[in-house]
Amino acid sequence: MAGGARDDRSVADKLFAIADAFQGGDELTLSEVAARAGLPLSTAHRLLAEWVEWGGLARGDDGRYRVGLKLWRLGVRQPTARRLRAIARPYLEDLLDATREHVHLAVRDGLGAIYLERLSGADAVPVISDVGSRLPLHATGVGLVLLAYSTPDVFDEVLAAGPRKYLPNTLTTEPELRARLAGIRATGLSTSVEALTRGAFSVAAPVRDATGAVVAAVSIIAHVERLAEPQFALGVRMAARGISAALGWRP
Amino acid sequence: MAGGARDDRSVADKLFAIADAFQGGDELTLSEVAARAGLPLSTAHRLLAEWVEWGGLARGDDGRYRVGLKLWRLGVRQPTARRLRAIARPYLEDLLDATREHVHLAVRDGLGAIYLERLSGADAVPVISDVGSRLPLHATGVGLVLLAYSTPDVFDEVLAAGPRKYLPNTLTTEPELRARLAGIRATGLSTSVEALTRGAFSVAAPVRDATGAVVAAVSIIAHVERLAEPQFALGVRMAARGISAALGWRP
DNA sequence: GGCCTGCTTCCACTCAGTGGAAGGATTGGC
DNA sequence: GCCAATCCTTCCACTGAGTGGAAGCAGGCC
Repeated sequence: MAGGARDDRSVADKLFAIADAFQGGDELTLSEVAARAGLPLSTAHRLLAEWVEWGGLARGDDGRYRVGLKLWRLGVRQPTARRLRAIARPYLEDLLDATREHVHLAVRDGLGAIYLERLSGADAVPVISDVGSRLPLHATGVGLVLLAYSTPDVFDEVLAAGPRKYLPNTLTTEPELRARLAGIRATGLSTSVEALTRGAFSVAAPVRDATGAVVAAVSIIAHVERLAEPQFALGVRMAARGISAALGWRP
Repeated sequence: MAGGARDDRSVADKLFAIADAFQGGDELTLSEVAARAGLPLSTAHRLLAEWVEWGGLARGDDGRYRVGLKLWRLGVRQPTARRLRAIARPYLEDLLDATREHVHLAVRDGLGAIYLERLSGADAVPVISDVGSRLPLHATGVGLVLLAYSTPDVFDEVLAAGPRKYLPNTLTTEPELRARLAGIRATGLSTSVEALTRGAFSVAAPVRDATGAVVAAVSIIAHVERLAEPQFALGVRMAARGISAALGWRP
């Protein structure tokens, strides 16, 4: 239209698009933020100034922007993350001591698994899961557990979204996913080998709340050479049970 | 003006005022958010819907709003908090083991101390500091340490802001603050008795980065009856030194 | 059933927000 | 040291996004 191509997003959507640019945790220049948010430079500049003035973002001496302490302070007030992390911490530390690999706690958020906690041994296999990251349900151990205990419409949405095959072992078809989820429900445990990370396997188990609903999942991710070691399955199961008990679950 | 009293804040400011309403971590009704943000109901309703659509806030079945996982995920990407917390954790846990009281890590943010971490013993004295909370510099152990090593203009701003005397022992005048800060710089340690919390004393020490700049402070807060016990000062000093060394500081 | 409280939706009104362009600042190469 | 390239800052003519009071709806309580 006259005067230029006017973005039809609301001011709020533009502000949130800017925030989304920082989801990866990077420090970004003005141009990088504008590009990631799909905004003209001057619009990005003005809206970034608003974020900085509030404290949600900070701008360094080098001109680059980063997430500010205000967002950190708000984030730590998130009730689900706060409560689950606090309750789970001792169990996850025990599991770390027992395995010296990666230990995770995750919750479902739509079609993704959000990693609330990751504790890692010094020599753990390199993984892409990180605290705060969001990975697809179908391609992660915790995700498959969360999916196994969610409603059928979530399962349908995962299928409708066209699950991506990251590695040859990534499950993507309805029959193989159904079979796997049924197996998880039968055994209370998920074991995946090289579903998302080469050289790694994972074992995951559900965490229940006082009502018995599955509200999170615990997993370890370890070097695939250690697949036969029995303490992983036992440890994950025990940790998940402990956290569930602490949440009020009574089997 | 015609049509009603129109708020002169920008859309961004109104959105951030809504976010500020959740700083305490509460779950709030629409009316509560509107009141805290100083917004008409219909404006608050619309803008809250934008926050919820993005995922920064969530609305429960009971209609109440809370901080959403999106903000938690962004918050954990905050580089300063993330790095300091990760590096400090083992030292703070050692300090907790040694003292069984409250252990804190805080950074300065303007005229406030932001608590990045708090680990607490089961019988620790009740305190108001909490992870994510922001308390005045002059009235906290960590705050006095952070103030002692900041620039003169910060000190002037604290005085100009009219520091509040929470308890009889809270330092508020320039002479007493100057003397205390000089003592901290001389000894590298801050000891406060009942400055903000009845029945409690605190010991705090500075954390330095590779350049020697003070970037955080560690403290314990304990029952005032234990004031004479020597392990508090030693432990805080050692923990702060350890964290500083891990940050690259070389004395 | 009526009243009270809180929430949702509507819409006439208005100025906040827009983004291209110009100019400034910084950096790197020659 | 100069010039070019790149990025950032600021301006402003233009326009439709955002506003909030009021009416209606929903739920709870007496």
